[in-house]
Amino acid sequence: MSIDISEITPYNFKEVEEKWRSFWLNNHSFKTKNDSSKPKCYVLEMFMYPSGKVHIGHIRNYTIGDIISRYKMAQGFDVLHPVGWDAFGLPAENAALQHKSHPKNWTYQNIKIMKKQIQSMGFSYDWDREIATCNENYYGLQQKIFLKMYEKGLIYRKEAEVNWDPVDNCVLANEQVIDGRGWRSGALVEKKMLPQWFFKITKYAEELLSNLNALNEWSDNVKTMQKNWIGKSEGCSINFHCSNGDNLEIFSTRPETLFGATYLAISPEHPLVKKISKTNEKIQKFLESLKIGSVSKQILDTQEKIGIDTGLTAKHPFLDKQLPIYIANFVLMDYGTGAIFACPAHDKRDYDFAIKYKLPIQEIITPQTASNQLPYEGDGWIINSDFLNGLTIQEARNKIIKIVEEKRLGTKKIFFKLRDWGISRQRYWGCPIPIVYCPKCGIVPLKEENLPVILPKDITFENVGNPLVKHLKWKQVSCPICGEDANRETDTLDTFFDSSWYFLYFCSERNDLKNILNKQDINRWMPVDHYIGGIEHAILHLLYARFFTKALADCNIIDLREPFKNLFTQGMVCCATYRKQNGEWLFPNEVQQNKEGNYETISTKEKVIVGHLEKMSKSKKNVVDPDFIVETYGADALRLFVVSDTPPEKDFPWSDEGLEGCWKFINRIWRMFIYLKSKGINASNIKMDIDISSLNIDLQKVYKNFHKTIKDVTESYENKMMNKAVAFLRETVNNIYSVLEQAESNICLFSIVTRDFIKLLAPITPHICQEAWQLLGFDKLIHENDWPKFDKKYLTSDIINLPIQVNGKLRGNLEISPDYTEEQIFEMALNLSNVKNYIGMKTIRKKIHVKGKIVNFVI
RNA sequence: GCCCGUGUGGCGGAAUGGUAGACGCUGCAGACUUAAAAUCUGCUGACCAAUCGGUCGUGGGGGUUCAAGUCCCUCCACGGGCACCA
Repeated sequence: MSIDISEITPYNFKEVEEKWRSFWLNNHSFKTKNDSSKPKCYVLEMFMYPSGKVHIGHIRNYTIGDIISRYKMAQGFDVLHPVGWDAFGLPAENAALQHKSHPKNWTYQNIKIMKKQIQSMGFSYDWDREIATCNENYYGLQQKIFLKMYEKGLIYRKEAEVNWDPVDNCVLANEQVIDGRGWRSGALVEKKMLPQWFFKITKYAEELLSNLNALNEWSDNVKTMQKNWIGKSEGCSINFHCSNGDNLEIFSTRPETLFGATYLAISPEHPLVKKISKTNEKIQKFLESLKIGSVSKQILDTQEKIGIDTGLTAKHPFLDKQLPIYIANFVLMDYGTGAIFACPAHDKRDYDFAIKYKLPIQEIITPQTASNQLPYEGDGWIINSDFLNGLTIQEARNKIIKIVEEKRLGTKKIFFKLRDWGISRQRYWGCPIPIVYCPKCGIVPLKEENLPVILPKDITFENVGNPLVKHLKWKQVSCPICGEDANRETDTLDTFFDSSWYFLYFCSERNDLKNILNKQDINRWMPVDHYIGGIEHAILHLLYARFFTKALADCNIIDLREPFKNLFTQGMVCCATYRKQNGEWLFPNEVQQNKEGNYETISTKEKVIVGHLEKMSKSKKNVVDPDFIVETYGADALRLFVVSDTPPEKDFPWSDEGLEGCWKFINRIWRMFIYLKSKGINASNIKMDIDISSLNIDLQKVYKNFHKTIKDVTESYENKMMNKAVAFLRETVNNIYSVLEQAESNICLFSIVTRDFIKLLAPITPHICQEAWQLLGFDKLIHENDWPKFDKKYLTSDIINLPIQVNGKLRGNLEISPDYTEEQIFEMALNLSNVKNYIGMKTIRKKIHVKGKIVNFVI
């Protein structure tokens, strides 16, 4: 009975996807096995903020993770693939205010909606381990961790600056300050000092930096970003004697330029400035001028260097020379010692400042090449520098540090840009800090039996500020030490705190985590083998999580120091933008192309400007709704599309045609499966491996190519090059189609190829593959089956195509057996008419033969 | 300014130093159809050539090599991060 492939009923993706989605969920098909007889693989995508709707960028992120997870499952790994919600944070409070709802309700409502969207994609999550950080179990445990770290001295309290709204009388988050004004009151925001909690991340600066080298599965750009952020500089401090009798300590990474110093510069916030400004009106005026917001901002933007002479001088440590001391706006108090010596001949900033204030310039480095342009910042030899003369820069640096230390003028020093992490937030919707303030005992950490400190639900956002401050019933407690009346800390923790250890929580079953993290589980699963997320977290989240891991190790809670073995940062999903000439954004369906090929609005025929591809965003009206896509084309088509064509680390250009193409491909393989089934292709017809010599040449070729496909696709998954895996799989489908009419007479061969093809494709489009798997009578679930293996013997061929070049240019091809001798190959190659024509009467100077690769004649 | 990326057809992109453009999108043609859609099959870097074939071609210039998209030097453009960090 013949079946026409074009007559096959279209693939009913809705029915099939719904069937398997429910099956997987109801049967907990992806529940973590925790089978220690197998090697483990922890696949994690950065968890989601429950903002309200899933974005197509999430879909791409999670599809990449899911492909890895399913691929590893099929490879026989024991996979942990959890999912959760980064559920605390400011937007919930904003929404509460706007919609008169409660942050908790808003958050859980959003989680409910987004969970449904995520589940519609058929991701292989272990939903039994799902967690939201606003869950009491989670943040209760977090409070215990806080206390351990406090005990260990890793958390401390000090005064720090906050954004203060003087009208609403409350602290504002940075995102609530718009153009220097409070978002609600519109009042000019002030800086105010408040006591706050800090994390001693700087204690780990050196380790955070040096460990980066060992993270060889992280991309260089992320490592560089972290490196710059940590900002280590090595140098030397030098003490100067000030004319007022004070000692002034400066820091320099280039102490070898000391003999070129012509002035010193100190930060406007330097203690010395405070001291001398009391009696100096000019300096007071100068400092006032720096404080005026708009002016100082302008100076910052233009990088204009301004300063003022203090009238003080300092003695050069090696020369009989007094150097003037300036206050300069480009010297930062929170870096180094807040004071520098300036060498204008060899530093751009020092030079600009010296020119402006007519300060002397002393050259001390002679360039290696003829160039006398100042400032000179390149390599060279030291001159005019007494005992350093004639040395290279590096030699001079070593020597002067040695001498400075010998003469006790200063010491070798290392500074970091990294600052301690402020973790207090004057907010309701966060993890309460488990501390009380007792008038008698002072700062009192709570005891374990007092935990968890639960956020009170009965609060109101009608008043400004943090509602916890006004919730007296919650706030007032008795001191755990003396029993007197005390107050709770009303600040909550930064949400980055919540996300710094969630990957550890996932290692255990939820119900096992009442007490503290389970070391055994963590040792089983950590480090995360594949961590996938956006590049926007390259610095903060990833640095905090690395720090947290080290801190927990030092508290003896866990045994590892680096949490993420392989980090993968995927690109953004972008889409074309359209706007009217007045700048108003337009939806794609408001735009059409006219006869001349120009774009115009459909309604008013106004001219439309087609913009660049930009990250999808609501404001630019270039978003695509994942729900609509799943409805219209199915989850498999969407999954396939977001990893097709573009390498996952690059920005992905959304196009409706591309999506349509993926949908067609899904239908194409469906027709193939149905056609093959009708020809008797199924599990029971797989007898054994086939003797390919009995096949005709076309089938031999298809079979051999298929082994190559297994190799290529496997390597592509291994290297997260899903776009290549898709390309190879498409090629395979084309190959199978070309011999489809021979299926009936080669049932065993086609059964084997179809079986393995389904396995190879399943990580990307699991629903259709699972359905075909069942339809063709294979047992178990597709992800539980062994990954196909290729046979090396099929990768080599009896006949190869050998390109023949003359002077490196292709002039012909030989279709030959690779067993010929070099001499025979040269002879055959020279007999090719085209090659003959090229060489003509010329002498061959050299013959090159790379076995199986190429022949090249040099004439 | 400093650091890190990236430049390949109309487009997204392939290519252990060894046939540049796999695979897909778009476009063109053929088959099927009363017709259209869908589907199946071809072709699709530019220029020249009826054909065989040839010339050019991976941001620009130079170099190494029998052979360069790939390695080295240099310049240009774009994207990202940090930004007065002594």
